Order: sequence, then C-alpha cells, then structure tokens
Amino acid sequence: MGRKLKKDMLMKRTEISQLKLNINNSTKIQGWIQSIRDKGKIQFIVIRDHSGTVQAILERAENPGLADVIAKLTSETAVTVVGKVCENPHVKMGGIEIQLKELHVENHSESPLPYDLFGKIKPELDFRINWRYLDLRIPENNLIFKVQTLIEMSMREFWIKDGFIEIHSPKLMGTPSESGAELFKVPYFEKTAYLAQSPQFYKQMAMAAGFNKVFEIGPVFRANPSFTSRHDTEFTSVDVEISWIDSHEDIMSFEEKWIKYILLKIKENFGKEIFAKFGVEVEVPDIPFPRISMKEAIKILQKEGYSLPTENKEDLDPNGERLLCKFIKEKYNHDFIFLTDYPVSVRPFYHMRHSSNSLLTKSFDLLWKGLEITTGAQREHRYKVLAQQALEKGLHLEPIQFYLDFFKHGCPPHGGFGFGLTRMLMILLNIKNVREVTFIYRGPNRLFP
RNA sequence: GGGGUCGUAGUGCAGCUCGGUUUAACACGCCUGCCUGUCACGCAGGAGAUCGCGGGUUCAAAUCCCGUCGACCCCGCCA
Repeated sequence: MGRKLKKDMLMKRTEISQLKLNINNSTKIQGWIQSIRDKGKIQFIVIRDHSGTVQAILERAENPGLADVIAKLTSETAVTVVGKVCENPHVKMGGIEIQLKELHVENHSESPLPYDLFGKIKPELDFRINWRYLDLRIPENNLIFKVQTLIEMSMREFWIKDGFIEIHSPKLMGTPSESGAELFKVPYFEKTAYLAQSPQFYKQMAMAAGFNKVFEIGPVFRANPSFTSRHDTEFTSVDVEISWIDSHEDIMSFEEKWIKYILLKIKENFGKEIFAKFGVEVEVPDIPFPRISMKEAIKILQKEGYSLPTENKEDLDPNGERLLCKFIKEKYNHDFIFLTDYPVSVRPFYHMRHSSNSLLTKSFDLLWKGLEITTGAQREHRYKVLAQQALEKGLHLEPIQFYLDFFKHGCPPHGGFGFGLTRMLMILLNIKNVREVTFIYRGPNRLFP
C-alpha cells in the first residue's frame, strides 16, 4: 500500500447522501455491500450506509489486485471505500458513481446470508426477528426508529414547553399496580418483587408530591399470554399525569393538542419519506377530536347492526372498536375518537366516578383508526372514596396501603393517561404487527435475541 | 385460558383431496465459469430437502390414520 493510499484511508468519512457535494473529489465512504455485479473486466458494487446507496465501479485493468478483492466480496460485508465521485447520467442510482481506488474489508459477512435482505419476497416476520440485526439494516426498518426518535422528541418538546417534569419510576415493585394485567414475579433477596405493569401509582404519587404535571417514557411488563399482533410482554409506555383538573375533559383536551403537535412534526420531517417507503400520507388531525360516550357508542353500533359479544355488554371488543372508527370516519371524517364515560365494571378502582351517576367513570380511551392507543381518566383523590372503591373491586387494602397513603395529606385533584408508543407507530406507518415496530420484541414465546 | 391455520432445500412456495412416471417441482439466494456500462444485469452449469418429530395402515406414505412438538393468527386480557 503506497503512502498516498494510506493517507486516503485516513480521511474523514462522507455520508452517501452527501456525495453529490463531492463531485470530482477523492472521497471515503463506509457501509455495507448491497450487491455485486462482476462483469469480469468491469465490476459494479452497490454500497449502502444509513443515509443511502451508491454505485461504485472498477475496471479490472486499472487495478487487478483490487479487482481480485472485489471478486471475493460477499453481500452485507462492512467496507471502507475510497474513490473519486463522478457524475454519470447513465447511472440510475442518483446519477453519480464512485470510481474505486481502494476498498478495505472491515468485517466480512458470512455467505450465504440467512435470507436475501433485499429480495422480492420477505421471509415471515418471526424468522426475520431471529436475525433482527440484519432485518433492521433495511432502510424501511431503519426509518421506523428515526420516526420513533422524533415522536419522543416532539412529545418532550411539548411537555417541557408546558412545564412538565420528567419522572423515572421504579420497575421493581413490592405490589401489583392494579392495571388488571398479570405480573412477572422476580426473586428479590428473600422476598418476591413484581415487574411494574404501569407507572400508575408513582405518577399519582408525583401529584401528591406537588409536581403539578409529569410524564414518563419507560418500560412496562405484562405477563399476559397474549398471542396477537398488537401485544407484547415488555413495551415502552408513555405516561402523563396532570394536577388541578376539573374533569377527564381537561386530560383529553391536553392529549389532542399534544398528538396534533407530534403528527405535525412527523409530517414536516418525515412525511415524504414515510409516503415513499410505507405509502401512507401522514395526516395532521383537526382538534377537538370527536368525543362519544360508551353509551352512545353502543347505540351507534347496535343501529349499525353490530351486536357485541353477550358476555361483555358494557365494553367494546376490537371488532366493535374498528367498526365504530369506520362509522366516525364516514360521518365526521375523523381518524380519532375519544370514547368516554366507561362503566365502573370495566375500569380500575382508582378511576373517579361521575357525581351524577355512580355507575360511570370519568374515563376515556382514545382510538386511532380502529386501534386503542390510550386509556385515561380523572383519578379518585379522596382517600375514603378511593379505599371504598378498592374494597368494592374486591381488593385488600393492606398491599396498596402505601398507595392509599398518597391521598392522606392534601393530594390535588388530578388525572392522566397511558399511551402506547408502538401502537402509534403501527397506525402511523400502517404496519400490522407490533413486533415490526419494536426494536427488540418480547412476547410469551420470545426472549431472544 | 378458548378457537383457527400452518409445519416440504438458506428463504418463499408447488405437490397432499384421489397413496405409485416424483430421481419431490418452481422462484430468490448460494457456488463455478463466461461477459467493459451493469443497475431486478445477462448467459451456461452446479450444490443444497432424512417432506417438524414418533408410531400405525399398506406391496408402497410428503400424501391416509393416531399421537406429539412448534410457530403464527383471532378471541379474552390490555397500551
């Protein structure tokens, strides 16, 4: 290796998306071999990095030694490449190509790959998850997590402008947090601890602590053996809790503004790319979102000829939710619905009840295009009422006494919601399975990778 | 926990109903060779499958029967 080439290899890396600014310059790029078209006397390779792809070319006569190296390359090998960036209108891939001067294999890729990453037919998701690190190299999958990053940033921007405090609640708990979900038990010295299924108790504690408004983005764990395309045993929950509210209406009016802001940011920054890669137009919703009480919803569904499963007359099943969203879309041209005022029977003990109707809670779910993405409510903050409601639900007070205590010394009226981040991604990108929008999926049958 | 569908090369699938011309086909990927402008490159050749596992019926089983294991999807539960 001559002195000049060595120096080339030490130059700063250029992202492939920036190559058009380096026309006629010697440039270094780093990425993966996406395809090799070796014509013998002339060789073409396509190199991909996180920002794009580019074709590189070598005429064998120019550098036979290098040509031999290229002849032995395998798909997805990680390489460093130096060459001259040239304009060439014949090249379909962006009209530019790199004339190779040097190529260094950083990490050879075993051949064959478990599957053809860029083939026409994808293997089943379950198989691809076995090779998640390869699957995530596909630009579409990469985009999912770029979008997720901006979603979380936009959420935080909105909260922080609005004076929220971020909390990090413990994931090891001494008692269930009573969301109705089942629990993972873990040995904890001589005791048993539970993995948090929700930060519910602690975000309410923050209200008692005078934090005014809080949010948390963090993991939650559900031990339900749920075999569906929209459940996992560990997922990222987005939680909000707000003090000094008058009713759950205050929570809903916060959430719709917050969602509108997030979707606006996504549209501005990724709208085109999302449309190109997923075929979905990102729509920024009008506010307020339609609000429909459970009672009205059931009436509408009955009128539409849909009968709910007999054992569950007070709640909607997923089919009912989808149908209701379809109805609202047709009638009000809106993709979101707040479903409000759920009956006591299907809500946890800490949801506040209407003073005018003790059978209904001051609660809501938010449905987006047929999928439930939020559950929220005003919380019961009066100690005696709360304890009474817990007893009515058949709970023992001792294990939750620490929680009940939060309401003994001047806890303000408050409410909040939990929001499913992966479910938002599913709807936003029209992806039918949570596993695909989860970096590393965890489910009843999946503890690896 | 209840129900449904499905297990055939690395991947995606055909064949299974009606057992035997099946030496289990096809596509992508992979390997070898050829090709100086490819870009879903092309051309010629090649390797790769104890048909999920166990048992049974039969002269004969990928195919029929019984059992078993696994995965996925729907319901329930929930974000």
